Amino acid sequence: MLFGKQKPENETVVGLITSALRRDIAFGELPPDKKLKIEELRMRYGGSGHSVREALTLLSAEGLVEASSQRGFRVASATQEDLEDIVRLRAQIECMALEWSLEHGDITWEGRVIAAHHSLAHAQEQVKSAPQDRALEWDAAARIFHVRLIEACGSPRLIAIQQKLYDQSRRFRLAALREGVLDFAALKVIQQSLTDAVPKRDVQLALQCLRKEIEFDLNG
Amino acid sequence: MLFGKQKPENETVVGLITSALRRDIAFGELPPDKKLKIEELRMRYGGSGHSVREALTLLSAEGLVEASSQRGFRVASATQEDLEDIVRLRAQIECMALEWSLEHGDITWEGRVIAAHHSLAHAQEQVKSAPQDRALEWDAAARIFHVRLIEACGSPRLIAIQQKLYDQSRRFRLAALREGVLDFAALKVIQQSLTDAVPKRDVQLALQCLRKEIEFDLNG
DNA sequence: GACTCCAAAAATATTGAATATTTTGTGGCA
DNA sequence: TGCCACAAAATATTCAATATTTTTGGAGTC
Repeated sequence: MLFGKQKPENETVVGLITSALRRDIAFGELPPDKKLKIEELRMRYGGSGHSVREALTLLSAEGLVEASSQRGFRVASATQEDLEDIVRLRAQIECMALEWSLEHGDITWEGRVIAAHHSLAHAQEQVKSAPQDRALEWDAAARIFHVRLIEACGSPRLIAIQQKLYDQSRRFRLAALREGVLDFAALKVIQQSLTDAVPKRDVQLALQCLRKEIEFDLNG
Repeated sequence: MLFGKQKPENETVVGLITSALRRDIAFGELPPDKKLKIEELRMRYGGSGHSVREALTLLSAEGLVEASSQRGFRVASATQEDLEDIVRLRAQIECMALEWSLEHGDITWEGRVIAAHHSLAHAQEQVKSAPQDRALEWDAAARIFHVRLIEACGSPRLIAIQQKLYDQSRRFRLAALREGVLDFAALKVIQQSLTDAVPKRDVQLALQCLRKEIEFDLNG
């Protein structure tokens, strides 16, 4: 169980296109509500029409793309309302998962959380000075940190749900990064407290910190 | 907002195949772990290889089908472990949604819940005597009842999550029906209490009943 | 008898071109 | 302006063919 088989999406053409699309949507290169025409995407990512179409189908199930019958696909819209919905849900669901993780996680899990936090702290230091260049690493590190926090919850379906919600929230966070409205100092403090609470198994503190950290996406 | 546009899946070929597959998986005609070969499915449901494939992709995102890279698709397995995971998650998530519904739902929502319960009670009376013939109606009524309960929660994403989890749980409930191990009398009482609690806005009672009702799937 | 290695067979993944259907855009006409 | 018909664009679907990958069934070896 140490090396859980996480299927690498990069093996198949459809998987490659899906990953590329997910990234480009998250980083705003494909802005919200943009029409996604199969032909254009073929030019951009390669692959056949069918492969592109299947990737879009997949992403629409993840909520990153909206599919309207007979009228093709478009990038999911990203209104303030969407953001609030996502943040509210993430707060609830991720806290639930963290609570279960704190119940079931063993000592090696604590280690993985601390390691992930270490990487995240490092990446966050760097992204402060060079937002454009380091965004990718920071985003990846943050993602892994959140995955680690909940990966011991024991529910594969809960992990999958968190993953999807997280992917929906990335866009907003990365947009905030571009606009330079992120309070890195405060973020750092919260993440540190959160990580410290894990080995102490301080459920109350951990949940409170995680909720705050997630609600950082609401700007301010 | 009265008539929320729920896209009818039956418009497109892919949608038709998806619906048919979902139904056949739920009702056990395609048993857990069964290999799903494109060719066979084409013979059974019609449509081209691509349409079938896309339907399978969609269902794998819903958790009803498992896709392994380069090795095709199979019906998702349905172990006791799976059942427990699904029930546990549904209890948490559906209760959360119901709580929010009780906060935001207006008088017309209460009406829709009561109406759905009325239909469900009727279908449940009938399915008791003719499990095989009335399973479809009963299943549909139960589904609508649960949708109604949470539809006022105000979070489209939460509704989508519940839907997917519910679809994953249907298989187990319908299997229990076939085996005749369902305690309809107890179920009826709980559903009645649950419905009664809605207009009273008795959150505690409602959540407690809903949790019990969901945990009925654990057999016993 | 159990095992490894290899080629044939089966299944899956991917693509291209062609057709059908639907939506969208445009101009005439009342 | 509002409406209808028709053309153009986009999408949905299918068929047929090729490329990859996995599985299968021995042949030979220890």
